[in-house]
Amino acid sequence: MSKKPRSMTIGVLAKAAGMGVETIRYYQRRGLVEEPEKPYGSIRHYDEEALARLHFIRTAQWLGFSLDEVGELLKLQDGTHCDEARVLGEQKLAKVREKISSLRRIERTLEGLVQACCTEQGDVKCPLITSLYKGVEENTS
Amino acid sequence: MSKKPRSMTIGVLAKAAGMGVETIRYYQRRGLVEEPEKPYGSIRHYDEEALARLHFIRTAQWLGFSLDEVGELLKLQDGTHCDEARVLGEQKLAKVREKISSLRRIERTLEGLVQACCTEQGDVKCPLITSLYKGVEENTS
DNA sequence: GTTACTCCCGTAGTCAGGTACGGAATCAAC
DNA sequence: GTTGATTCCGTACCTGACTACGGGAGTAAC
Repeated sequence: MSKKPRSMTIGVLAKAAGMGVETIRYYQRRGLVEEPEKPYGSIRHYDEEALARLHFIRTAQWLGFSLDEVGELLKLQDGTHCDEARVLGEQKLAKVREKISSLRRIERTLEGLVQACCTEQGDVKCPLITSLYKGVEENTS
Repeated sequence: MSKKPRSMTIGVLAKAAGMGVETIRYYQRRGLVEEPEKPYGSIRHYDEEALARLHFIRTAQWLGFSLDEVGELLKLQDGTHCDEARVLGEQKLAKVREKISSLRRIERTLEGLVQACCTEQGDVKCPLITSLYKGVEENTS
């Protein structure tokens, strides 16, 4: 076990995880990370395990999981529910792909509008603005 | 002028624009659409112009503009500031492209994790979960 | 002429994911 | 042994885009 459980205060932990102290407390309130026991008349101490958990949360968030979903993932922590984890991953992947194709549609539209603005032929009206007024494609959001 | 300024109540306008009455009032409070004069002891009436404005807002929003930005665009309404409109469009386009490439990175990562879960070889641990713990790529968000 | 729906208007609440504040306790340095 | 930074804890505030509520006034249908 190369795990050195050197104990950190919450401030040190926060710095190590690259987030604010308040954020960690917020995660504690949400039940995402546990609050260690507080020694009588002293201060709480955190170990590498806590840090790993914060990394977990940040990574999962980066992948698009909400904090509620991160909570679901954390329930599968022991690693024996691979199927369930895979399903959650697949669902998120599907959402990400939806989002991408929606954004691509937006990209094409915006591209067209900007183009029209560039090739303006001494028109009275700005094509971008008038297109917004006339409506432009508003399909599956 | 094929514009029939048939007057609508706010409820009819809302239905025509596919949004709630409260949303329109909210836009009024934000200064995005103007509130017509109220005839003494009567009710406000809205015309096609108001409807066009709501379409404008919805379309711009769909393209990724925030309501504040929609406000900026609306200032360019007379269509004589094509350059400024184009710049706003280009900036938004850049943001959309950033977002797309960020999501593509996420897509690839998630794909890999789900794959790993599928080809699990009787492992003890779920690769998706353990990858989240170990951190996975967390680069340019 | 009464019932039932809208309108009007101001204020307040919602969601997510934090961030800030304030006052008491504790810790680290000199 | 005092100063100055942290921790602790609860509660309140923030952004963005709405959404809901309440009570009085106006309107429409029968």
